[in-house]
Amino acid sequence: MPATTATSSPAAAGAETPATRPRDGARTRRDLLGAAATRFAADGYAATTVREIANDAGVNVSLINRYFTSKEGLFEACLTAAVEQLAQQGTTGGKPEIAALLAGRLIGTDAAGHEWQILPLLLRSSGDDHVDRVRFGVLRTFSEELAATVGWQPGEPGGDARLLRAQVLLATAIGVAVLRTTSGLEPLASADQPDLAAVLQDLVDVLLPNS
Amino acid sequence: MPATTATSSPAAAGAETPATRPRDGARTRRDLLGAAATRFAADGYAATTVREIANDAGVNVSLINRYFTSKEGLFEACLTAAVEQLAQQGTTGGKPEIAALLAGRLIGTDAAGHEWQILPLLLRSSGDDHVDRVRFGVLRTFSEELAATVGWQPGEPGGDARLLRAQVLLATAIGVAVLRTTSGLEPLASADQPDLAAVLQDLVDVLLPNS
DNA sequence: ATTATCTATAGATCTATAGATAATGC
DNA sequence: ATTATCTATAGATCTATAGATAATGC
Repeated sequence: MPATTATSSPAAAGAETPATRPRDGARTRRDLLGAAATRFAADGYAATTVREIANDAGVNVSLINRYFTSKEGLFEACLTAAVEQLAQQGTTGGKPEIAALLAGRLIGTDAAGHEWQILPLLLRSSGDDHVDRVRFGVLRTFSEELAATVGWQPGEPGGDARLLRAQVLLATAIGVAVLRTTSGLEPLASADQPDLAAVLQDLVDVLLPNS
Repeated sequence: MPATTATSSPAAAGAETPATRPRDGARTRRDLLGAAATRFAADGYAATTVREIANDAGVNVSLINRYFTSKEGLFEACLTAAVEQLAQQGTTGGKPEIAALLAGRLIGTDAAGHEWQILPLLLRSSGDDHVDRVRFGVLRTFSEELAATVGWQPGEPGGDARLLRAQVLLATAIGVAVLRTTSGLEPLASADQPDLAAVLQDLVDVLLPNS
């Protein structure tokens, strides 16, 4: 039932057979990445078929293998693309903004209109060892950055307790993101950014205590 | 890679062909339920095959259809069995015990030695409408029971904010449970019951405020 | 000439079922 | 006689690839 709408493509209107899509490799790659991230985040790796992704993107299935080698390659590309986007747009900022920032990413589209699927993606395992190592690395980095905003440092004595709390905060954000998109549980599913930010602010105060 | 060990069966030792399993319908049903709950909780619905479940349980595949009609029927049986177990063993108790209780269930095996897989199961969608409605009902009931421990009542004016917080607490528990089992993120993955309970206690104080 | 797109299909699953086999209970 | 277990297989996917077609760029 999820959006059959293509990420942006010409949409193969109503008439004639669409024949062949305009030749644009870069755009095809982008469209596939966008459609794949949305599907993988919403339905998980195993439940998503490459044919669904290709249809969403308005692209022939075989192009997935051309541009990403395999389904696993496409999943890994989704992860790394999300990480790059994360790095570019300022990872966490400072502690004061974390709650609002996480809340924005839970919405799926943040204040600047960018799509965020990294949180639910981080919960999705592909079953492939290499890909899951990449996923693990992102989780670790992300949680360490959260802890670092309140002065945590690697190897710091007694630092595990602080890192644990940062990881629980990350787990909360991920859990909320997935429940919102896969369960329709109200009022959680429809809560807006300010409502979520208010709750998350209290959690940040408890889970990222100032040293 | 998950446990190839059968939930409890005779284990088809080393010698001869195991021939036929001793005739015991009730036990076969139990073994299948146990193996299925573990697999579904760990890997998700789509990534789990009925053959894996049958192997884990030490049972012939076709018996899944005999006792549960279909893979979806088995998944639904896992959900309802987990709910019954929840109802029997005291759902939430009072607010003071909630943190310790949730922490116990995150461990997988609680103080009494019972296996708990309800939390990760609640995140897993089967894609079937009927089954997902059951799952949704469990999520709603569970979050309402959490909110009720601090006096929330259905329809109460302004009660949505309280229910929202209870649902965020549930999302946290689910997120932690899944991250622990699917990512190996440390120190979260190896944290013991007291460590988790300490963090959850602070969250309960914030997310379930006394009226 | 290069290369993006598409067609057709091989090969590998995976679920569900029809029906055979054999153990239990009356 | 009943019914739990097992064998064999049909039918439906799903991923990946070989190779044809056709648009772009020099």
